[in-house]
Amino acid sequence: KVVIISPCLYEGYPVPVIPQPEVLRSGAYSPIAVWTTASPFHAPLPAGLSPLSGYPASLGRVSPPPPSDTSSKDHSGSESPISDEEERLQSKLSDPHAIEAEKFQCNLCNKTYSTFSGLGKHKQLHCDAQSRKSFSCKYCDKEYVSLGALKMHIRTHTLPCVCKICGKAFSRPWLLQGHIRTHTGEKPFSCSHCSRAFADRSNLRAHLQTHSDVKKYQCKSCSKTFSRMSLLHKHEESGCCAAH
DNA sequence: CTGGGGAGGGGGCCC
DNA sequence: GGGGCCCCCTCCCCA
Repeated sequence: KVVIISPCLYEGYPVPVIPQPEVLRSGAYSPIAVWTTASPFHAPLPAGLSPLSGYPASLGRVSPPPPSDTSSKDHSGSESPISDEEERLQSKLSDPHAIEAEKFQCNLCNKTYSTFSGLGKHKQLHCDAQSRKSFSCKYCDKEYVSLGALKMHIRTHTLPCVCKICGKAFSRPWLLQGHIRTHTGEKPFSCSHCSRAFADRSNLRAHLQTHSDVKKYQCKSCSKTFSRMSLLHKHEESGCCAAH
């Protein structure tokens, strides 16, 4: 029996711990200064909240570098056969018609978008940020060009979505929803090949790989293939590639 | 050591 | 501009 509990029923949801509107009023402050302790506009943290201590190590961690000189997201460039999903991704990236349909191009990185707003958001979040970062997180050293992007990032520190069952906190409502399924046992994502079901779509996707004859991730040294990149990494770290 | 499930995070896109 | 959703990814744990 599955009981679906809306996260909105939780008292502590969501309670964003972000500066008050007057602190964020545009034009009245230096964006960087807002997030520095030296700022006269600095919003004091709630009692008991100490962002610089007591956080899990994962919160402040810097994303680890890619395991190799190839980007972690650019693992499709192998000679291995391409799955349906991968093919869809490939076509998305390389279909000349798709590119042709995207008329708005970033003048900084040449990435193209089908809508002007899409290009605008890209520039706001990324390319402009490379040259004109303004909003610094006071909890870590990350910088963002827009207040919206910074606010989204701050949630990973403040963790405003709290599970009332166990008290665990999350940065976004949908993460809390997924967590609540671990309490309710709800598993809405079913495998079409077997009877298994999963609470998380990503885990179903990983499971589907186990049904596939074609493993997406191949060891460059021994050509052995794996269903997950993490398994390939473990394989490489265990010594297969030690010779090179 | 390997394979797979569970849980969770970050960023992008769409509405 | 913000929320919801999606995709990709990582880490941990266990058989």
